Amino acid sequence: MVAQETRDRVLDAVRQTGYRPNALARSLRQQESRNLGLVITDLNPFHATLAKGVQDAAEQYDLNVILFTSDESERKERRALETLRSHMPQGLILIPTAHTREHQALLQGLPVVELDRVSGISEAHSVQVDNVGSARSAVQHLTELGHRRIGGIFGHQTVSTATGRLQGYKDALRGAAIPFDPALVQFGDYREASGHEAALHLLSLPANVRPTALFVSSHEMTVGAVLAVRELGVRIPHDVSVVGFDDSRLMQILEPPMTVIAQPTYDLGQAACHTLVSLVRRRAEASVAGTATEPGKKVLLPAPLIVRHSTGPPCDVTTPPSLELST
Amino acid sequence: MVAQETRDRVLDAVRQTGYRPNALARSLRQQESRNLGLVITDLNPFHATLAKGVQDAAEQYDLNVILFTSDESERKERRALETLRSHMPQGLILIPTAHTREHQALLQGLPVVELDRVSGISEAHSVQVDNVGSARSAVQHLTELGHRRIGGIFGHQTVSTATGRLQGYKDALRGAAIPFDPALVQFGDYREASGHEAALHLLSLPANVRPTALFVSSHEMTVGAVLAVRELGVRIPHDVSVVGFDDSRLMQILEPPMTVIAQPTYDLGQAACHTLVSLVRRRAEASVAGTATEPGKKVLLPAPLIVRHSTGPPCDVTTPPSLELST
DNA sequence: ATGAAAGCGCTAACAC
DNA sequence: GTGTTAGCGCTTTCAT
Repeated sequence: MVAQETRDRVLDAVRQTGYRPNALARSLRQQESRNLGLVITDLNPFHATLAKGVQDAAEQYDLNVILFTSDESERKERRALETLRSHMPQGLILIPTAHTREHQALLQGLPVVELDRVSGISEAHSVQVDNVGSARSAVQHLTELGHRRIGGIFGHQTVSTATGRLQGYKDALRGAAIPFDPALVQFGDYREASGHEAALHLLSLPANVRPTALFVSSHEMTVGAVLAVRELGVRIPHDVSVVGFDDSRLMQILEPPMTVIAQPTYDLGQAACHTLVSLVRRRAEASVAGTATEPGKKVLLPAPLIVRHSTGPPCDVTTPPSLELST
Repeated sequence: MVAQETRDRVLDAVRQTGYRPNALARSLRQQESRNLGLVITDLNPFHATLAKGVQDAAEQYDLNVILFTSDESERKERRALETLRSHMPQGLILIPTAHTREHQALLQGLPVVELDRVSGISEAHSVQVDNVGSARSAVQHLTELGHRRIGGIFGHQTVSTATGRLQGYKDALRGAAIPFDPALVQFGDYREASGHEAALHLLSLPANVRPTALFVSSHEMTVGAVLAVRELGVRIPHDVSVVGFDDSRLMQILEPPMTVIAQPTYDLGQAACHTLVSLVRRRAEASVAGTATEPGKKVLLPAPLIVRHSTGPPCDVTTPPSLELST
């Protein structure tokens, strides 16, 4: 609602002086920025894909992403949250760590969506993969092939993804009437070396208790496990079947191509952003209408099983692995 | 310089009110934030590693990184630069695109370090890999094995890394007195599909001109090329030697393990950050001393050749590949 | 050693 | 329609 002439005069001045609006001053005045905070635990291919999902979605809402990495460290997470707060973001997307609950105060009043994992703060909104269900379907795939001694390699049980995947493993065993055997379960730190070590241990058990199949619940541990299998001269899937976690070019190219649980990583990031935005919006409305805060919304994305050639019937039940499903 | 009593009184108040300094207001007042802008062209494992290097270094200087992705798009790059400017960063680390030169005005007066590539703005500071030298050593490795028909798969020559690597390829040929043959050179977009296609083309040439070795100048194109080789039923290194680009778990695990040029990706990111900070500091001093602006500083990091098992003597020269170097 | 005031660049509210 | 003003939270300067 400005006269054409004034409009042109202003636009001219803008061009001549090279005027650029200052986002900081704007945010300060409005008490709210066009930023959104994203705190991830590391910057590896998985997290990069998550971040890309978040960024691409954020762009649609004209939001900038301020990225921090906590490296699972309490100090770094605290610093990240403090810094973020002081930048007045609209909200926060956070991969929680073991320390997040101590930092709850830093999140007070800020819309937060927990991504990939869950901190245990019950009101928190979250977007994650169906860890229980996906692990269950992985292990069920193995029981259906006839495996009864199935080794499981999981993350430390301080992280919700790790407890969920262990739960799914147990569920599947129960479903197949196979007793849970703690000797077949190993815990690592989601990194390659620990998967390597765990697989080495499991495959070195005496022949009568040695697992005929392995479910490895993280991408990097899967790589480690496959390398361990190779070192031992054991053949996949003839001597041992392996279901890995997280799909990638590497999993597809391995010899043999791996059967995996494929996380919808990019979608996870996008969903987190969409969830956050709708949360922010509902909040804005609620503050007008004066509605009470609703409980945390939990989004669960399925992670399908992709059957390739690293799984087959156990070799003591014989039937050579001739009729496998192809990709 | 405050009385102890006042100090305590203030600190108490801080605790009770839950006071948090506002970075925005501070930046506005000081006309400078503790932020640094990082604009990358994509968010894949390579760029994630770059970003991690930048972040880790930035942390030492107590700087936050604001990350943007340009996706090589002129619109997105412009938006990223505009947004960044309005956040008053101390400086900018930028992977330039074909459009960066058009956006030079947006960079006016801001310390900028170009990362990985170079835009051609001569005064710009830059941190990159020694593309010419590394490609030269890759191809020289092949000529020394006895190859004379060496296929080259490069990126489009609009990007400095691509021109540099082609240059190195030519240099190495000249050094071995092998004439440059345009028919042996293919150009892709650094992505897997284009590497696949290029390799398919080169390996389908008539036997008398078909290359006995391939130098593939990007990581993803290398994957594509290896897949193409497999599809054709050609054996590496017996029928064709391949030197790939960028090391990774995938390159190490491929059958056979790949000979590659290993970019010091993380270091590249770190170096960019260090360069930027020293640039900012020298600038601050110069503004006091009134010194003239110095020319752009170019940092060149070496990318060593790692010889594994994907390269050997050409098979028409015979001598079976028995005496290879191991990792 | 402490308090007071001005102003960074912006927007919301109000008067003209 | 257009011009003016106050104030977001901080730092710097100046006065006490």
